[in-house]
Amino acid sequence: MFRKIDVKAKPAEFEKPIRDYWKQHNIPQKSEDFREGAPKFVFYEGPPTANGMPGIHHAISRTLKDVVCRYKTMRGYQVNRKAGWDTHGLPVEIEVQKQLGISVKKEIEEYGIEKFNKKCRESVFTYEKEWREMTNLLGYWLDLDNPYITLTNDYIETVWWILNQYWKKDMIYVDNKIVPFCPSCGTPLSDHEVALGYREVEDPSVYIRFKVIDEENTYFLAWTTTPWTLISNVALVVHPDHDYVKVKNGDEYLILAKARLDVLKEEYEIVENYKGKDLEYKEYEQLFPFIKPNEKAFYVALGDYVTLEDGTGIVHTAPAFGEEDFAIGKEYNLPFMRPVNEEGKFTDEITDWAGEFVKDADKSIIKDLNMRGMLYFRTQMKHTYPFCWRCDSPLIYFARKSWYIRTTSYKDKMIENNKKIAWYPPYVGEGRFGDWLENNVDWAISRDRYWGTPLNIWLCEKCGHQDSPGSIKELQEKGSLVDGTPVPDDIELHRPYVDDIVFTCSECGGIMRRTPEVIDCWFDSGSMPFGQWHYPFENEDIFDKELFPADFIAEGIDQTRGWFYTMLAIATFIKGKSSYKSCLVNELVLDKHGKKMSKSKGNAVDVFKILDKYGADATRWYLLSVSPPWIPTRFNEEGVLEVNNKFIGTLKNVASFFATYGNIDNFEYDEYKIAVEDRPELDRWIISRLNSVIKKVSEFNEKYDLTRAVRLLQSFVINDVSNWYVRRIRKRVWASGMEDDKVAAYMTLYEVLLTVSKLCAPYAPYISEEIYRSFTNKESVHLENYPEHDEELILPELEKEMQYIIDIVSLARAARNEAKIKIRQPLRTLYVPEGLKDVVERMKSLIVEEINIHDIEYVKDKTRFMDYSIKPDYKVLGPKYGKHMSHVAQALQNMDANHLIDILNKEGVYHLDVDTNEIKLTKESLQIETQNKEGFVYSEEGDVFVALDTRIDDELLLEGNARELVNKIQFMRKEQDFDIMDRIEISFYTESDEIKETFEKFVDYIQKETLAVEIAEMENSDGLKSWNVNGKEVFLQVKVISETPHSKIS
RNA sequence: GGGCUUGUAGCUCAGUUGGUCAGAGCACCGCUCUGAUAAGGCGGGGGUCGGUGGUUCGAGUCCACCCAGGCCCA
Repeated sequence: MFRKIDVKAKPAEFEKPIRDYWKQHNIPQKSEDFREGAPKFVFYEGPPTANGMPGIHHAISRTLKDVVCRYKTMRGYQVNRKAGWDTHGLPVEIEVQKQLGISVKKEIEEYGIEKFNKKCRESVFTYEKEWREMTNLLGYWLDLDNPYITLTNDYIETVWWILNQYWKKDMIYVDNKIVPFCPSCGTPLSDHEVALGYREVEDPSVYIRFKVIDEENTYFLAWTTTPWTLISNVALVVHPDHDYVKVKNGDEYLILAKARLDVLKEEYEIVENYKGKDLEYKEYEQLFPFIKPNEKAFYVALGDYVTLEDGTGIVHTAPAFGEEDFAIGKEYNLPFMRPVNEEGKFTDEITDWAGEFVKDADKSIIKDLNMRGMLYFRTQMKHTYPFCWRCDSPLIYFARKSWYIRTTSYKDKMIENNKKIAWYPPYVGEGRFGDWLENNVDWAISRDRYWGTPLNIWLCEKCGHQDSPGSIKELQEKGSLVDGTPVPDDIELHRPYVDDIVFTCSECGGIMRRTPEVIDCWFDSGSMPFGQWHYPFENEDIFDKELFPADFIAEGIDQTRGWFYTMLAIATFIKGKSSYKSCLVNELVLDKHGKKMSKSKGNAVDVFKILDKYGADATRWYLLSVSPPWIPTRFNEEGVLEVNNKFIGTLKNVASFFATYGNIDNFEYDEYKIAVEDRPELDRWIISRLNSVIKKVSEFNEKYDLTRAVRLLQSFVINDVSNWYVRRIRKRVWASGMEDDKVAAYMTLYEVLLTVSKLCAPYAPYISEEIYRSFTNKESVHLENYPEHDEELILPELEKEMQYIIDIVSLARAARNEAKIKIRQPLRTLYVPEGLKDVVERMKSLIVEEINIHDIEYVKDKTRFMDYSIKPDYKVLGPKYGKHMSHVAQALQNMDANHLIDILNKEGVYHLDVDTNEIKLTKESLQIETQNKEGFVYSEEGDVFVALDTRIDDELLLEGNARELVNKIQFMRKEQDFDIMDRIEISFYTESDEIKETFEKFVDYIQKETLAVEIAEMENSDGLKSWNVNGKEVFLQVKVISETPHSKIS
């Protein structure tokens, strides 16, 4: 017995019992265990943060990961799937701050770091339930019960070990870093936060004179929108290759870019031309002499970043307040002046504005410059400027101390390793990621925050000596708690606990304390290959053999500079190679208008709703098939519905069809044996198609081209299996008894469906499992091997021939349609080409049934039905005759096509004169097409054509009536919800002699088709239902007379 | 502003190395089949292949520029 597949169940109801079964029988674990000892396929899960809700965009990469892991498992590898959680970082802190209603760092410290971090720890898993649920519903098998978690001591210990490796090799240093800073919150913002707060505002746009030294009455004209930074000016920057000029403007001389002369207010006269590089090191007078620098300053430097879009082509530079400025400052060794405190106020050195918020000082600084005659011109200008998303104050860019890793020192090695990674699609690795690596800068790894892996570097208060523990043991050996007690084994490796540990300086005996920063959480996730196994403290022996590197990872493209980079950077340093061999990249999921989904826009798709409404199989299949994952997917809910109706629904129904009839006949696959070559051609055809599909799907899978794989499978199931094979075997299945013909159909369909269940298992794990388990007594399709194709069963010739049959049927239906004769009306003869006689004779029954005709005849000369028309084959003639082609086409159009074809058939070649060229025409150089001759219903495609005899004689008419009656009776059976096997009694009444005659002549046929045991003519229409049968009125009634569930009428 | 990427029917997508009425599915309209099907079949309407220029006998396809969406970076 085959378990019936419930085709009516809602997707969510359909999938739940399967999920329960997996859980009960521990199938996910078994799918790892049953490959014990097999070669490993190493997969790494990129850790999500569980403090936000999972969305549909998470579903895409989870689907990809799951599909590949399932596929590789079925291919014979052991695939371990350890889950992971990213738990540190600013987003967590921000969530907690929101909860607590505080926004400033000072408030966190007042609240208490211990309490604050405790809150963070709790909030990290706020949405873990939802993540588990989504993962579970989606069918993503992941070991969520043994995940790696970046906040555990083991994990942190590994991160410390890695950082310590860098430190020991002198790869870590301290420098300034320009960060976007909110002076009101007193905190730097992450790039992500900055992006939240861009707004268009008006700012002053000022043109300033800088007095050139040693040149009378001459000034550089520079431009800025942040006047307050002028106080810290140390240099002017020009583009080395742009043209600059000195002009006489009124009674003074100004230097600026030639392309920006239109900013000048008055008439001017060019007195000298320069290239930017000619100006290098030219000195000017300090604008605000508050601070005396100890390095050489106040001269012109060169920078490629200077543009001629706005300003004067001369950029004022203050290294503490801009990233480009900072870089130039380093390059030229310019003094570093930062007379601004962490509240964004000028320090005491700046006597005139001490204590004033820098942005507020803009006005009076401009005024001061104006009074001193240094202001050339001021105006207001609209531009986008970042604001704090929390408190709405304008951000300032600002130098702060930061710890760096010298990644640039092994940049070449990273580039080399990247070339060995197989990227899908390749352009991400070559282009986007490759370019990014080329422009690698040292990694700023410290964050002035609270909730994160504490930076494991201790500094001596007295002599500045550094030390770094690389393990808990080392921490215990080197340090002790402030009160002198030893560091406990279970010390929590977070702030504030580690802050309480002090070392004694080995150099001067002073007290060493931990530097207060925490580590960038990207360093955490990038350490994941090591951290998840607590390497090297555990698993060291098997690490390089079994756990590293990953064969495969898959995440969103936004990880290019994130996880993809940190995974490469850390592993290259620690192991000398990348931590992943291949990487499948997915783009984001957009709404159906191609816009980014966001909560605030309200266009975000609720993944739970989708899973509930359509099920995981349809959702996964949709995401895979709609477009290749690496181009942005426009999520269209109707598309998911379509997958459900068409693909999933069809597959379920085919399986249900098989189970229904297989059970009626008590079919058991193992009880029969008919070799494929002994089965009817239709069966051999579908098996050939199946093997062709296995071959192609495997090829696609190996290339991670999952989109093509599912599209091919979908088309196979819908077109080949359902619309052709099953449709054509129904008569065989309805037959009584268990003749070989029927058994072969059952065997074939069984084999096809079982194989399809395995082929689809990685993509649609639920329906595949259901079919597999309905068909076998085995435990799970996910413990199977992926099907391998059998080259001997692929019969290209048969596939081509079947295509002829399919084309004939399609054309004949079109012909019927054109003749306006419906299919229920039988016709006498269909004409097909002589050349196909062999094929058609072999598969005649397929056509006869489908088209409802009595006979097929073969004709040699199709010109009986059609005319030829000809066109040049451009691909052949084009290269030869080039620009004469349009004239060739014209000449051909004017010829008698039938005549030309005649000559070509006889002589093989025809000479044509065009533009004094002699054109040699052969059949190969022409595209020959055909058109209907009047009076025939005729259609053609490729080598195939059909013609239909549309005459209906009396016998055909009655036969048509009979089919019509059967149709009505079947409809009534269905309407009254009779069982398929119910036998019935038919009552009819009609005044039409033609219908009466039909009943008489076709009584057997009608009885057989409708399982009627009796047909009775009534004296009137009382209680009967009226029907129109080919224009005649008939009254009908059907009743069940007995129920015979498991046998058919004979 | 820079890099990458996408733009083909109302919607979602195919369109191989340039080769001639530009395709599929959905949706819409007409007809039709059906005791597995929420399906299927036949036909119809619907496209200046984002725009402009160029190369070529010939461009959705190659080149340049521009416009729009997306991602990343400034």
